[in-house]
Amino acid sequence: MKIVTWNINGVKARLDHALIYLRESKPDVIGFQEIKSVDEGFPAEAFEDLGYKVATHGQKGFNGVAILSRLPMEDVTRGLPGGDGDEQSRYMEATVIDGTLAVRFATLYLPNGNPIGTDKFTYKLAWMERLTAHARKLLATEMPVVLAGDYNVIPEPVDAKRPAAWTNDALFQPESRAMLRRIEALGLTDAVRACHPGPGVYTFWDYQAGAWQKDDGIRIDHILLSPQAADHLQAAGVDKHIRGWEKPSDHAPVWVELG
DNA sequence: ATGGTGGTTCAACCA
Repeated sequence: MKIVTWNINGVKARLDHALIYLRESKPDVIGFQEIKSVDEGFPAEAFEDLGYKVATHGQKGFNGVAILSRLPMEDVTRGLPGGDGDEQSRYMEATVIDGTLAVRFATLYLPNGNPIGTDKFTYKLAWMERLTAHARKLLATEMPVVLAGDYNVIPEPVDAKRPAAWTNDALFQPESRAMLRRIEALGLTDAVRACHPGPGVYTFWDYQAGAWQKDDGIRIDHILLSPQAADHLQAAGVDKHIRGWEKPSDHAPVWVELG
């Protein structure tokens, strides 16, 4: 089972890229973040024509996530539990089934949190607290769980070309990093890190200041696997070349193969 | 220290 996560930064602006990518990469399941569309505006038919079932959790203008699957997809749930009054569409789950392998798949768009010292950073940490609690519940089911998305957290200095440049950024704050470590310590495996222990693996390059041309990237899109999912880990990586296309998303797709 | 770019929606917000 090939699973992809991709922050496409606007599904309407990126529809051509998304369709080309799906044709070339042929994932069984893909989770999008930042679709920046309401459910009714999501171009589901274009994806259905490629054989995908489509489930969305949209929002006007900002945020928004979606799951596409060419495998049977069941039990779709929308929203991260514990968010009374949280209007932001950043999380959804579905069970995808490939023969005897049934995976609980989540696509998530963790709050950016900038600037630090504001309610945005507080919201980020609170959201991570909710994710921790929910991940604990998912792990207790002992089924294969895949938590994939834009975490907006740089885990370690090795995950940035210029770590010092991110010192005052919400993506690299000690609190953000500690919270991510706490989530992983529940028993989750960072699939890309497990397959690529060395430096230079990035998933995001800013549009500004020629970041892409300088390979001035950061690794903030992650696929975390429960022990039962990690048992099936075959390979993982970043489809970096998509970031080099014309008018790209600032994020590249990240994939994992479970066998 | 600032501004550099891009998407969505419509002057401003988010990243």
